[in-house]
Amino acid sequence: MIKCTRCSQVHAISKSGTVRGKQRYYCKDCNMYFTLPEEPAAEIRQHKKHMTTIVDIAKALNISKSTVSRALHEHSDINPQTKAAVLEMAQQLDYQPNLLAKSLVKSKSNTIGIIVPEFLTYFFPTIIMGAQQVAAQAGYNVIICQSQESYKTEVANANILLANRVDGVLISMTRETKKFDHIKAFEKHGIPVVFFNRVCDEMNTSKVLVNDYEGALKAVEHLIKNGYRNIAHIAGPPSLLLTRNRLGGYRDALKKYNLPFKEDLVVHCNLSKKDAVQCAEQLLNMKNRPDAVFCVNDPVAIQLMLEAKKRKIKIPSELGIVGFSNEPSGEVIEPALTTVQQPVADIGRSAADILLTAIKQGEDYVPEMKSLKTTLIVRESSKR
Amino acid sequence: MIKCTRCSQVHAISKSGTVRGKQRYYCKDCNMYFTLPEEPAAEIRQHKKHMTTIVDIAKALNISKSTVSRALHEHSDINPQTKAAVLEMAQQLDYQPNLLAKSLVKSKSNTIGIIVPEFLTYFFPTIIMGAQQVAAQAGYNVIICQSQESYKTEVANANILLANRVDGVLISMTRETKKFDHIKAFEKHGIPVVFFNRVCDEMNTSKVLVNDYEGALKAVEHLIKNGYRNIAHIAGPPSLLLTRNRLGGYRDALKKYNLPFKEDLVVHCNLSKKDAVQCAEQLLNMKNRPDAVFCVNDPVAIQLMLEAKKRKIKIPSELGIVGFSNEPSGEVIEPALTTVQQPVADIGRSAADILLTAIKQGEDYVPEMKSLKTTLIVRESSKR
DNA sequence: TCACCTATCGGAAACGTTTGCGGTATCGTT
DNA sequence: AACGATACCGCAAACGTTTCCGATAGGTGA
Repeated sequence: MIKCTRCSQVHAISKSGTVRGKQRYYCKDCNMYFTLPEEPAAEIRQHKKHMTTIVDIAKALNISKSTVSRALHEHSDINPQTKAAVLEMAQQLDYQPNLLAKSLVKSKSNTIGIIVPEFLTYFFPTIIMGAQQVAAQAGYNVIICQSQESYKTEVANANILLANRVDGVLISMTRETKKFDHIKAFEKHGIPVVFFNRVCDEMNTSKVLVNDYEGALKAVEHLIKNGYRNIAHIAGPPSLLLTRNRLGGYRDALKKYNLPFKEDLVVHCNLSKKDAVQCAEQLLNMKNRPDAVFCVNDPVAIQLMLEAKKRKIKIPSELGIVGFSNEPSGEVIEPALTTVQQPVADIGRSAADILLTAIKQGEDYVPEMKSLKTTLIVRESSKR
Repeated sequence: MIKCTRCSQVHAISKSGTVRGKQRYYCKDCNMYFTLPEEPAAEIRQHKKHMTTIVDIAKALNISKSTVSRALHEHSDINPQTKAAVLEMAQQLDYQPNLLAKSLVKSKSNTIGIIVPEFLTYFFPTIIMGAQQVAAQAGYNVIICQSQESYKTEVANANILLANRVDGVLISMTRETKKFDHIKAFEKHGIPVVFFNRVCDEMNTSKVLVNDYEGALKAVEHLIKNGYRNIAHIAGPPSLLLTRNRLGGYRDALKKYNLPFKEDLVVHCNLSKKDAVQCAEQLLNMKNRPDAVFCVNDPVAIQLMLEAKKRKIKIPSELGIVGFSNEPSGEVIEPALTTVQQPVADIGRSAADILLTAIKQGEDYVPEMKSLKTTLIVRESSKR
């Protein structure tokens, strides 16, 4: 009954167990095991999916796929006529190159990864937009990951990017990352990394940030020049470099004008809305209430402003406020918020620029550090 | 002098032109052409880059790569011991699977594409965040494209996604797209598409949007109940469905309360800041100035508010304003902006959810249409 | 006519996986 | 003994490219 698939005879066949649910047979003559192939069946639905490949083009033109590949690129070894024919056929068959296959052989994915702590404010989306623009222009895709301010997911993100064989990485760290093995893993495989905004001191990679120190200095100087003398500072989490730099600017501005630096006028905020309110309360409840506050960023400044309004504290006469980063809300609140503008989209663009040249230059790239300028935007909240 | 690379003799060799800059030779005996292989040289720098593959693991353990592959997944045909050994070796060699190769053979990239018109407001970033979250949870990457409100780049974006073999697409159209061949291309290859926010009527795909009609109805009804009678509407670009739906809600609210619908109280805005100001001016300059305006979104409402403030028009007593979408700025402006809240992150999450099930179900997926609820948030700008 | 050239093409390996199926060893059952 | 079952493994093809290099045809100068 059962025919050997090789010698097509019937005598010397015996059963030989089952494999994966199917009966298996053994042909003594051929000394071969085999199972019966199933019915082809159900080849109905499948036409839809097929995307044309270079071998489709090659077959249609009766040439080899190498030739098609050459025609599709700028290669010398190609007859202009066949090239034209290939190009036309490609058009006709609606050919879309499979970038996955290409990436595999060139071991270059034309993709960069971005890891950001969050996505809620306008800050990181804007940076991503900037980075995405220059990446797209250079033919690169962007994979975005949110670490959600968690070290663990940041590590997971890094592994995902590694698995996707990104050509480079842009990263702004979590406020809780203190180990960097997951970043060093990129280096080990020659994948360039550029930090932005929240950078890592102890790694020798490129970094893009704004001149936080100078911005803070200008901001506090502005408050002093407007007659404020008891100036507080709502700072960020101590782990971040930008916190330290802005705090440094605050401190040095005071020193420059011979004002005392008072420990209790500096409160640290973890940047959440809730904590911002708490910090605002703490300052406004002091006996010797500050007459001005320099805030680590605009959202914090706005919470402070709302809290002050609640207590009928007049802004700017009784309380001057300066924020940092020029978020849209600050322009619209009353009084309008004085703030330090940072070129947010530029951060993304610069970081991506640097990353792309790093990718291009490969081994002989030397890391650089870029510090972008800040501008003080004076509005109503600090003028008296 | 020159030895044949096959027969290693010298007599029957003759030159035979040059190929790609290198001298070519011909061996009569072997009837073979050949060029001299170059020095191996410069194999110095390369250790860095190599990432361990399954064959590295296989060699280290002296087994075949198929076995390694099976060990790395949940496959039955594997000895628990060898599986453990493989897993440990993988750990030890710091193995990261190459998702590109995997995608190639499975013809599934585990990537979804998102096309959005822009990235500037908080709206689209928030949607993307929502979508990215559910995608990440399901092990999908996200590629983001900005069409910049341009039909041409939208088409280009679509081709990029196609070339990257995304498994599905989330899209919110440009305001100027009227042809849909680039979208249909996805369908043709069995790649599911889900529209959100700015959807396309004439395609039978899944769609996620908010109940614009109902939101608008509630908003205008609210204005009427607060005694406003001459209510204008700054609408969006006519090409968008949401514009028509919100306009419909506006119109039907008037009808419900027997108020006349006046053509000249509806102005269309292309959603740019500049045009918003212009629309605001147009309405505020009318002889029979409206006593309230329902705006197609918050940014437009805010521009209107600023323009009204410039003219010392009292809000809400002389002019009631309601916006749409509850952007952060509206909460902070004075008077605070009454607005229709839409669950922005939910739009992204829902769209991604639907897309993922569409991907999973394949052929037998039937498109669905999801309409998310809106909520009227009453603040100061519309109460009198 | 012969030696060598140029222009153009095809074959095949390689990239790193997954997977169908045949092969082998061992063990249990008549 | 002999047949059949089970467990596990390896081989090789396939995914869609790129690219090295050998092959061929036809030219050109001596």
